[in-house]
Amino acid sequence: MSSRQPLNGRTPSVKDVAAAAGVSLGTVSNVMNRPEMVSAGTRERVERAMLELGFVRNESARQLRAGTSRTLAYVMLDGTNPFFHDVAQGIELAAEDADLSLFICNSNGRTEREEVHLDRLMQQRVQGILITPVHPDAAALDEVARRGIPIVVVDRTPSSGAFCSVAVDDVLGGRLAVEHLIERGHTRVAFLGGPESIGQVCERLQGAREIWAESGLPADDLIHLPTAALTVGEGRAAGERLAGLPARRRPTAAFCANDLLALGLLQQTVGAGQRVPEDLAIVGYDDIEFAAAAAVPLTSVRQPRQELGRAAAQLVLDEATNPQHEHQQATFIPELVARVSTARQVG
Amino acid sequence: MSSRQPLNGRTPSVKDVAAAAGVSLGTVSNVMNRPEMVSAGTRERVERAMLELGFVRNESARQLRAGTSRTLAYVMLDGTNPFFHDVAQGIELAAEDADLSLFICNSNGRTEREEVHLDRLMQQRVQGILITPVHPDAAALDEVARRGIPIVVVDRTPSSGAFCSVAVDDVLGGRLAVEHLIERGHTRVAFLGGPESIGQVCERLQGAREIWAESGLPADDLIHLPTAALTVGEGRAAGERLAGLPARRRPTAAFCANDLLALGLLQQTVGAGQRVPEDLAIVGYDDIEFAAAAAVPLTSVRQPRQELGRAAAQLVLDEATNPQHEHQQATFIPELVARVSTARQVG
DNA sequence: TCCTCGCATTGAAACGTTTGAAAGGTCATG
DNA sequence: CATGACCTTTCAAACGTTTCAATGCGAGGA
Repeated sequence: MSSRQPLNGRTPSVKDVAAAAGVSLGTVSNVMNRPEMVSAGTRERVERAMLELGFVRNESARQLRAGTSRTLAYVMLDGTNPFFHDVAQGIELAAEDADLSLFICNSNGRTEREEVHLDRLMQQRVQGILITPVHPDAAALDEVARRGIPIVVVDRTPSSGAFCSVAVDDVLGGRLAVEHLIERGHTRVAFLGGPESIGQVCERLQGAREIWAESGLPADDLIHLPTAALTVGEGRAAGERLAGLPARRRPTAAFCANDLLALGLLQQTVGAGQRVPEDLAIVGYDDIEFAAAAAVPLTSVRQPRQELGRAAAQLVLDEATNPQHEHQQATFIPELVARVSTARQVG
Repeated sequence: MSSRQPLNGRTPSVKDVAAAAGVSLGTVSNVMNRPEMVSAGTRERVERAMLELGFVRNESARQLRAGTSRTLAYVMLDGTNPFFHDVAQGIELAAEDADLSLFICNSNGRTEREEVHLDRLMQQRVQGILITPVHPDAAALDEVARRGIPIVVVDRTPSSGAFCSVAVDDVLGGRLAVEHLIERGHTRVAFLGGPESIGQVCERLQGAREIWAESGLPADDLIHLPTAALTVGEGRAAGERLAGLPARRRPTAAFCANDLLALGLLQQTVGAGQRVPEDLAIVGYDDIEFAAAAAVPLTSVRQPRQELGRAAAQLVLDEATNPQHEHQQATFIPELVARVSTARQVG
């Protein structure tokens, strides 16, 4: 299909293409970067030469000279949580529109990996960094910003205004979830979530408490069951503690700080022979794909995950290209998706 | 903490560090790359200068000159399937050991995105590419190999031996699943899976048929229910078809080509008021985290996902560094994990 | 004192691109 | 015929590193 010359092992460069097409090296570059200033005939000749030699532009050289990279990066917090992949998907779409590559890294909740990744990304001179950090106020983030690299914090709200962030209103999310349960007639509700070092957990709990108080229900009847992490296993463990409560203190509904907890709780509850929602109604948070697909489809608070990613990407691009960019904290509105796990009791 | 000079906006280069430390530019490079040939005093002086200026090595320049990059890439097939993230995790660990960065891309099952990604990665001159391709025999893969870039196909087996691959023995997996069901006394079993263009699906079915025949059961009693994709939704749909079969033809167990299908089937079955495993036993494939966490914990065929990723990374590194590398097709052994969804009936 | 050896440092040439100034060439105009 | 305007193409200087041959230097041996 192509008569490729070996060039004694080297991969072909613009110089080789130029020689093959009988033009200067600058013209080859023009064909790639400013084709409108090259005559049709020359352009075609050069393009054919590229094809025949199997030329692939050396991005390092391009970037070194041009001073600008064509990649964005997302440092995600937890690769095992589907939530972050939907966010990544949104970022990817925005990146695709802007004709940029997306470099996905995973810190796995370890500050140390996060720092390694940030360092590498700075070395790569990426156009911008999106990150869901282990700690929203980590010094490493300021370091990146200080170097002038656009950075946007995703799904967390840093206390300083040193960079942009996008997040979802978690207090509102908590209100929506518990309002829904109150409306369904529940008057004893458990909140599952922890550790409290995670801002989201606190805010969702805060929202829950607000609406609870506003509805005139006694504070003691909203029970906080702390968990050590937001995982399926912790959800199961919390379910056991719940089942162990004396009947008069046992809640009729649970609001979980995320869907993984909710799925664990659901599993434990059904496994113990209780029915959902008759014996225990459950609300999750995030509305991951598996929430709808659970054996009892899960009511959950949906966050606009893709939109979150997309907005973050747009902010980072604005910071990269717009000289009068101003940092902003974007907030999205969550939405309750009611399913069987909180279905209204008939009769 | 550091008295950083602005250098009128430029980010500092080795040259600046050299000036600040009062040494030549070559010495600075030596401090970074061959510290043993720099005297302790000089080294310390240079390191202090780096810190003070906030020097960050320009990776493009390094790579251009050195001709070697420090990154591996994984092009994953489907970001919504947790299976691939576990594979990615394994790759990441191996990359970490080799002190390389991992660049994760997602083709989302689209050939066109896959090609864009491969092209970009070749431009970046990554050290090697790991990929779970949309089609294991895509021309784009040969193109990469022809350019001399190490490439390893993950979880698929290409028919040509033009590159390495790692996969799991899917025929064996199919045998294990169905053997388990036969042992549990089932004599009418459904196989859910499709489309047949996916090699895995065919091989798992083949394994199922082999053991079925070897056990002397009539071929007609192993029923193939084709699905259009390996998703939760398709699993639900197949469940409805299953429920619609006349009682005498209805199987007592189902073997699903992956866990997403199995979860969908489980959901549909339980939702329709049937019990698992009493009315229908279910075996999935992949043993993703959500399998164990389902309302009825799912029996599944576990693939050594992390190990798969790790092995693939090692192969690609071998090809990149070992001159007498030979392509090989590594095969891993799957393992059945029995859970409640196929529990033995009491009495 | 002169030579040699070994070590630490320097200098300059690459790596493959982009870019803007300069140089050809063609053509219409004065 | 000379001039200038325009369009296309060439030229050469960057970009920030790494690398390796060359240099300088102090010590040890003759």
